[in-house]
Amino acid sequence: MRLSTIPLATLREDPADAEVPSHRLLARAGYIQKIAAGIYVYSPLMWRTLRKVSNIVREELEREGAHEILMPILQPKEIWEQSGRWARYLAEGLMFHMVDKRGSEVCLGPTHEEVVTTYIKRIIKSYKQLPINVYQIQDKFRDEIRPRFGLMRGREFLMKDAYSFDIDEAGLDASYRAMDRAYRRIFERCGLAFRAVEADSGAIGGSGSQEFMVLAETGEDAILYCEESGYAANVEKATSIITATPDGGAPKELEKHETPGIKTVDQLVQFFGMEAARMAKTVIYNATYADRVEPIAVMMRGDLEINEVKLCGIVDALAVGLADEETVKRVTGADVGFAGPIGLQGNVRLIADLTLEGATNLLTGCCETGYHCLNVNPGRDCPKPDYRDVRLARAGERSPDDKGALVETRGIEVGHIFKLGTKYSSAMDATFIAEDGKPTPFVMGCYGIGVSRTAASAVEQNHDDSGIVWPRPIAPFEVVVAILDAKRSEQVELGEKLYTELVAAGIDTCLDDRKMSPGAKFKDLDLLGFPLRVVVGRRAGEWMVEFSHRATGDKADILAAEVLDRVRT
RNA sequence: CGGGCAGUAGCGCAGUCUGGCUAGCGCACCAGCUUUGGGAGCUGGGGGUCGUGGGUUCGAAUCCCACCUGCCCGACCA
Repeated sequence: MRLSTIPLATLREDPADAEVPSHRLLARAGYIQKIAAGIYVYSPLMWRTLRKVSNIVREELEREGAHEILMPILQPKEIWEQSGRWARYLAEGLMFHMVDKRGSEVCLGPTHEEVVTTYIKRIIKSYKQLPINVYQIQDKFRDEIRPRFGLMRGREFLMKDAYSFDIDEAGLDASYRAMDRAYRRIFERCGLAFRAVEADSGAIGGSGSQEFMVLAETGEDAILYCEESGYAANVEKATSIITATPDGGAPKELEKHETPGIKTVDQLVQFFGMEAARMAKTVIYNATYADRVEPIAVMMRGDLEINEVKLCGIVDALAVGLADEETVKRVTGADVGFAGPIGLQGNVRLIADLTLEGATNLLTGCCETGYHCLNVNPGRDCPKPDYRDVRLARAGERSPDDKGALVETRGIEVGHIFKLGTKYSSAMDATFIAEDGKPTPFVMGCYGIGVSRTAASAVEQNHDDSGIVWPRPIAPFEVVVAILDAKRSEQVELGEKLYTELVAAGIDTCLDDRKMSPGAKFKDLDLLGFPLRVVVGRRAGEWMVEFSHRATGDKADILAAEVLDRVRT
């Protein structure tokens, strides 16, 4: 490819709306152009990189026996009603949807469980045809609440999604492990530093899941890991071992104390001179279900934090969030800041963290403005709460296997693998005839990779002050041959010759034959980030060129005849 | 959806507070001459519904109202 022939406009200044390096650099180097919020054109160079990522994905999935298909973007409401997700996705405002000429409702696919389940169930009738794993690489559409960071969170983005169908859980385990292997090879081949972590399965549902995180400062997810044991999890999911809750002693008589204006744990520590670990804060949440919103009271040790993702899973809600002031007043009968397990109105569900199980003589709110209670003993003074793990794990705490301390880092989620089980196959009546002759729902798994996000995260992880430094396997071109002065025939001739030879040798090469000043060309090529650069300049007459590596900046004048060898090593 | 901010040339911005003449600057673009190894110089040139609609006024980029779009901070996900 000749750079002079492609639409390419690099910007000298950073785009005003770009915050993270990948967005800033991809936009400035002309790889992407924004058409609307979260919607981008991929330039020829960007598309080459996306195709390279896609091809690595294809090779590694096919190696594990998956087969590529292409499913429709436009999907009918009916199949989403079968799975029960139409209302949910609409309610969450996640889905682009519209009404066609006939009045039928359709959506732009945010994911493809419904389509693939429909597809497979009509074809696969017998256990003898299983297992099956199909995948596609295609644009997905999600009406994100806040698109941001360029390709990191778009409303239309390129994604690989794979779906496995198995006879039973053991089969699913094998399919899941195959995808785990494939994913590790994929991200390794892309040249990325990543970590696989335990994850919450969220909106997709299912039993187990793992996320693949590219490590980057700007990552939107926090992850905790243990160097000693290899434990790694998204903070949403992470558990830890912490110091035991201090013993409260034998239950004492309940006391009510006037605490005017005292609302926070810190203030209570001051006021009562009692350590925060012996307090239980009670937080009122609203849990949203398909048909209702229900308040929930959650008790947590005063020095610890509530993990809302865990809470959402425990109460099996679509979403949970802090209750508004009005709800708090209604549920507790008191101002915000005085909620407690005692005196909750109506039948509010009470959940307490495991760290509070067996704790005695706690300090809590007592649902009365201006008062707190001492020596609260759950089960005696209030209904016995449902003890569950709702605690947010934190760096510095012990890994759940007790082999070391947890360390926090940030990551970009580029892949996610799920064991779905029979959630969709049961709901959509997708069955096969098992060996015993009975109709049996498929045991499914689903496996996603954000292809465009992977490319962006590669930039996030590989750049310097001058621009992008593409990992070689996914660079738009491995080598650029740059003609410095297009007016000098010996430079043009040598550049053309080298370009032709490299291409003929199967090296992924482009020719920078653009007419621009040498300084501008150097800056531009640094910004574009091709791994290897061959400059045909003033020594072209002696068949000498400059060979350099973008990543290290190492440069050497070499004979033109040596270029091919250098590129191959 | 809540809170904050912003829309002026392809990009980055000034001008708006305090209304006034032909709406400016840098980059990019076009032409010519010079230059030619780290974003080159000079000269000339093209490009604008000042987000949209309404209002106030002799006069609106500037003041008022509504709407649209985008950005940033919070609940989602590949």
